[in-house]
Amino acid sequence: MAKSGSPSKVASGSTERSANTRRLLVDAAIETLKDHGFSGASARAISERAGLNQGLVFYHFGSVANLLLAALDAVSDDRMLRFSAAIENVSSPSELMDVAAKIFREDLDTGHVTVLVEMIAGASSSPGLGAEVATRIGPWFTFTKDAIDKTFGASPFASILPSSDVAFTIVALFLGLEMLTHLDGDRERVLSLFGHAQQLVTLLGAFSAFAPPKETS
Amino acid sequence: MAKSGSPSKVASGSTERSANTRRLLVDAAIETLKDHGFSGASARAISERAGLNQGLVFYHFGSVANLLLAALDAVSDDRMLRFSAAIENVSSPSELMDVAAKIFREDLDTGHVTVLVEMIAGASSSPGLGAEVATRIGPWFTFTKDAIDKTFGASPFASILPSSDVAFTIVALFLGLEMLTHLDGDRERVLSLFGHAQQLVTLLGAFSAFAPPKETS
DNA sequence: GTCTATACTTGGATAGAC
DNA sequence: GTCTATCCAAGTATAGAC
Repeated sequence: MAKSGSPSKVASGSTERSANTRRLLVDAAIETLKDHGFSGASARAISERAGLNQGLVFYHFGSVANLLLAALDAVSDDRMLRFSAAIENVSSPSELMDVAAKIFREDLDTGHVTVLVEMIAGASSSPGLGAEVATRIGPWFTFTKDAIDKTFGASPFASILPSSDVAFTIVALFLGLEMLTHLDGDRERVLSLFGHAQQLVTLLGAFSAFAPPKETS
Repeated sequence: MAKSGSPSKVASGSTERSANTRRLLVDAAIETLKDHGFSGASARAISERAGLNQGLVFYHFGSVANLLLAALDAVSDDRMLRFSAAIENVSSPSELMDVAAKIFREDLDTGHVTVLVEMIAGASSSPGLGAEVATRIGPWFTFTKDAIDKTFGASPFASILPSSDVAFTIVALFLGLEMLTHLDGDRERVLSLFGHAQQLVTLLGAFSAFAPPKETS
C-alpha cells in the first residue's frame, strides 16, 4: 500500500531516477502539509517545493490524494521505526513515560504528527479518503497497546482498563496535544505536562503496592 | 468579535432580514464544515447549502475565512451555554464524569466539536487564521479549569496536578477523541471509554481516603 | 439586501514534445 | 521520465441590475 499509483511498467533499468523523483515529491508533500495544511497541499504547491514539474504528481501517483497518502505512509513508517527502537529496552511505567516525553518532543520538532492530524482532518473532504487514512493509523494503536501491555501489564489498573481502550485514548491525546501545541506555539507548556504525568505514575505506582496483582514470574 | 465583517451602515430599520441571512449562512457554514471539512467549505458550497447567492458571503462577512470564524463563534457560544448549564449542579468528581460522558455523546451527535477540529487543522492554511482560532478556544480552557476546580479541588491530586494543565490535557483529549471517532465512525468504542474513566475515578477516590487533603469546611 | 453576470486566480488533470 | 503547453472545473471577489 506504500507504493500505490505507479504507472503500468515497473521493472526495466533506470528506475532509480524515478524512485528519486517520487521520494522528492513525498518529502515535499510532507513539508507542505506541515506548513500549509491539507487545504494548502496542492499539486502545484508541492511540486514547486520539490523543484519539479507539476505533471509528475499525476504521472507517479495518479492524484494529489494518493501522493498525500504516500506521504502519510512515509511518516508513519518513519515514526514506527523510531518508536519501536525507543521502547526496546523499556520495562517499567516510569521508563515508558520518559520515552513518551522524549518521543513527543521529537514529534514537535519534526512535525510528523502534524501530517497525521492534517490528513485525518482533511479526510472528510472526499468520500474514500477517510478509510484510507484509518487503515494507516491502525499500526499506531497496536503499537501503543503493545507498549502498554509491556510496561503496565503487572499493574492492578490493567484489570480495570483494557489496554486497547487505553491505547485508543493515548493516541487521541497525542493527536490533540499536537494540534493545540501547533496552534498556539507554546511548546513548553505541553512538555511540562509530561513531568506531571511522570509524578502521577510514580504516585499510582505507590498505591499499587497496596494491591499486588497477579504474579507473572 | 462575533459579528465582524458587517458592512458600513448598521442601524436603520430592516436589519432583521439581514440578520436572518447571516444566520442562514453561519448555519450552512457549520454544516458544510462538518460534512466536507475545512478544505471543502468554499463560498459556493456554503451558499448553495443555505439556498442563497454566493456573493452574500462576501457582502456580509468580507471573506470565507471570516464566515468560518463566525461559525466557530456560534458553536463555541452554543457549547459554552450547554456546558455551563450541565455542570450547574455538579459537585463530585463522579458526577462530573457522568456529565462529561453525556456532553461528549451530545457533541458526537451534533458534530459541533468537528467544527472546532476542522478550524484548528485548517488554521495553518493562512497566516493570521491561527491566532483568531486560538482566541476563540480560550473559553474552553477556562471553562474546563473551573469545572475541575469545582469538583476535584478537594482531591489530593489537586496538589500534584495544576488544574490549568489538566484542563489543557482534557481539551486536547476531547479533540483527539472526536477526531478519531469521526474518522472510523465507531461511536460505541469511545463511549465505553467514559465507563472505564468512571471506574477509575471511583477507584482513585477510594485511594484518596488514605491521604485526606486540606479541609475546606 | 439580494440577485445575475462576470473578471480573475488557482487547482486538477491530460497531451504531446523532448 | 520529465518538461511545456493547455483544457477545464472550481474558487474568490467585485460590479451592476433589481
